[in-house]
Amino acid sequence: MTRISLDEAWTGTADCRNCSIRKSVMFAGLEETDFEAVHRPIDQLVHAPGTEIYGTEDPAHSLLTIRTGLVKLTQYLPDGTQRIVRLMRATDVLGLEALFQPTYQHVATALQPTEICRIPVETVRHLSERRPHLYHELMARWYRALSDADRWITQLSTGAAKARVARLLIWLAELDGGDRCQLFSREDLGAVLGLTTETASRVMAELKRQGAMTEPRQNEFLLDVPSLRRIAE
Amino acid sequence: MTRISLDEAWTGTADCRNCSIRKSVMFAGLEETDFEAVHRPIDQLVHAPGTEIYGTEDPAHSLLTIRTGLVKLTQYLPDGTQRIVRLMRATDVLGLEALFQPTYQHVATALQPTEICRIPVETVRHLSERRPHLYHELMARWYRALSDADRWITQLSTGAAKARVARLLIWLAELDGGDRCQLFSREDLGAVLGLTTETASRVMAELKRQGAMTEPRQNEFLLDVPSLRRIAE
DNA sequence: CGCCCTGTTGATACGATTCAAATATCGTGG
DNA sequence: CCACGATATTTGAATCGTATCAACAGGGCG
Repeated sequence: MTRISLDEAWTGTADCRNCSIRKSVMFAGLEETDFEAVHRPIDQLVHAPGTEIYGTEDPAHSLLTIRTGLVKLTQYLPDGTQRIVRLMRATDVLGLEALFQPTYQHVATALQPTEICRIPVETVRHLSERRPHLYHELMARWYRALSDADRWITQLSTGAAKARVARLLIWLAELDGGDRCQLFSREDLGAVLGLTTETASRVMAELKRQGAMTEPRQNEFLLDVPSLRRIAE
Repeated sequence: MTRISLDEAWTGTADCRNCSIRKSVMFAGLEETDFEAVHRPIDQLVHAPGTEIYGTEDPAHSLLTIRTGLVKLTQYLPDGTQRIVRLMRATDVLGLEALFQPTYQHVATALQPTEICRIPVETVRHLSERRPHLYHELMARWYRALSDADRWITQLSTGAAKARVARLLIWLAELDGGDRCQLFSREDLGAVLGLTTETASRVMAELKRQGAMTEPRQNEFLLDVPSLRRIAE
């Protein structure tokens, strides 16, 4: 906490009208005049990797749209083991549960430098009265989250460790639209797949040895997708 | 296919105005006059245990509300292993994805005798134009489904087999509001928890031996919740 | 330069899967 | 109502995979 940049930095009030990713975010389809109904400001924030964006005790006053970056959602078991239940990226919406309950359900932590817009729940409610279409946008987010959760269960929580890692790599590469992806710590890798850090590490080493992927640069993985698909079963 | 009851039986057209569970289902909050906007009939169906309600190839024309019974949603991996990703019961809505895509995402199968109402997507769309509040109801269903999915990941797909079984038993008992629950086949038990049939069977036997639960009647389990909580970690 | 954190690797123990066989249960037809 | 066959469940023994505990290597940061 001594040096330069804050862990969480406020970077201004969003100008939604001119948002660069507006077409893909929740407010797509709103008219110019609708923004007049937004009275409380929509803040823009930047979170450094490792920073907590919100925790399970925090009052859920806002929905958060990710502009850039990568965020993990973590849930804890009574005994302290943690499990990452979702990874979220640009245009995803964090904290949808704010529409239904007073606190968040996960711990949200930035894994990469992450820019977000913070939208007060009341603003969303207010806007959606004027524009029922916004409900459709919101539901689309729920839908996406649920599809991801299902995939998480079938693909990332089922079968042998090696197969799970392979499926995760393929998934991440898909999202980046190709055959390369970045990764996070081995600990997080384990927490995503329900494995120990050591097993995650061993499997990664083994996949490299098999030639199913290479790491041309530090934390930049080039996948041999067909091989990985075979391993993924 | 020789004797009495059909596997899937049409039991009439629903009279939503006088629905016995109307307060808890999706159409809560609609006015008498709203039902005039319902032109296509809302069918009522009964499914026998083991019957498929819909499959992944079926055109997703309808949302389905469960009136009574128990339904499993299954997803398959390329190699044929199946994983049950959700269990759904009275007042839950099946096939919400029909609002967004042309086919269903799961195979839905009745585990107990199950009564459902089949509501055409277009009816839902039509009604929600008149009553934006219906969107809120729908979102509440998405929310519930997503919370369940998260719990599925952290509690039923993480940790030792014994702990998972214990957590599932506690969950089922919670839903029935007490310390007793019914179960399904050992195979399905395994598919819920990501275990083999044999392991599921062994764990159940072991839990009985430990006295963490008893089976006073065939497929009726009486839980020692504190013991199970200890085992669940 | 040395410390701390992350990742890697090794040895061992434990737990789950696998394959196989025996037993119990259910539905069906005699 | 009972007997039969099909299906589900239980149990056993051997194998395989993952967790655990421990030690060590490398990189980044003070």
